[in-house]
Amino acid sequence: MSNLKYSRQRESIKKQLMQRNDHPTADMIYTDIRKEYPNISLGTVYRNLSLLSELGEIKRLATGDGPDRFDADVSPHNHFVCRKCHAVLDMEMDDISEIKEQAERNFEGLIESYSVNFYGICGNCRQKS
Amino acid sequence: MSNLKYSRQRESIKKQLMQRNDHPTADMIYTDIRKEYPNISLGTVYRNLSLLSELGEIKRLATGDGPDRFDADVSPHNHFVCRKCHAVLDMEMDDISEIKEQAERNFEGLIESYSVNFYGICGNCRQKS
DNA sequence: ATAAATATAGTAATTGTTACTATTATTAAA
DNA sequence: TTTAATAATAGTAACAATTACTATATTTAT
Repeated sequence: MSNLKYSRQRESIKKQLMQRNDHPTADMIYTDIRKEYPNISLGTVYRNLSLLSELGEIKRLATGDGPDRFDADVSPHNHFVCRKCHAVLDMEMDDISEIKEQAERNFEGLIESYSVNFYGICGNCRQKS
Repeated sequence: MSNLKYSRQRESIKKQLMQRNDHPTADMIYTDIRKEYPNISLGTVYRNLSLLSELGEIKRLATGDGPDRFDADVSPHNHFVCRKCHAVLDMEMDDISEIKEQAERNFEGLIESYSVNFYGICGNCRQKS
């Protein structure tokens, strides 16, 4: 029994997140979604983003560079954060999940997940300089 | 020419950080350092932690679980974050720096650094439950 | 339709952090 | 060893990201 009720705001938040690949912040989503729902509250955006990520329908990304980002792609992949334009990009690379097994070898705790972030200057910013 | 002047507060912050291995937050350092410098300001702690990490003398850790942590061990290693007690632990594992080369292969930007965090339940919390 | 429960908008509060400012400490040079 | 220049400090205010509160509105099972 999931005491969860439908809301068009939540649906719209998830839909928008699925349509973009720039890993937006809560505020970016808020700004954009106001075109469809001019009265939506920023709190509603935050609440639903938290809810959706607890449900596993989206991923929350802590980049260490500004506010949290969100990603509708929940398949395992890694990110790059540009310290110049603060863009968050998907990294194209092979599976590295063996680092988890590596880590588990000498560890008495339970590893549930891991995150890998790369930092530097993105291709765009690199050209401009 | 480094327009940088000595300060006993900064020295004490670094010294304390070197003595502990719990990757404290700015506030944890502030609380503890007030025993030696009762008038030190939280802003001074934040300012010096930022300065020291810009100088590369310490590392700032963004765990995605509460406030930033700091680490006097600047050698390459990875961390575990317990979602129960919020402890941040050093992971004992072999060098995984080849994930950086992996990432560079299909990437036109410049990768300067990366961070790997593992999440779950630490050994202590695991026992208790 | 009704009732129970969840979600919302709007706002206030909280947390982590940075900015400001007048005073103090450090440092290099006279 | 004073002086003068500059950086650092304490204390406080401001800020940004996020969460909590509350009265109203929506959803949903009956």
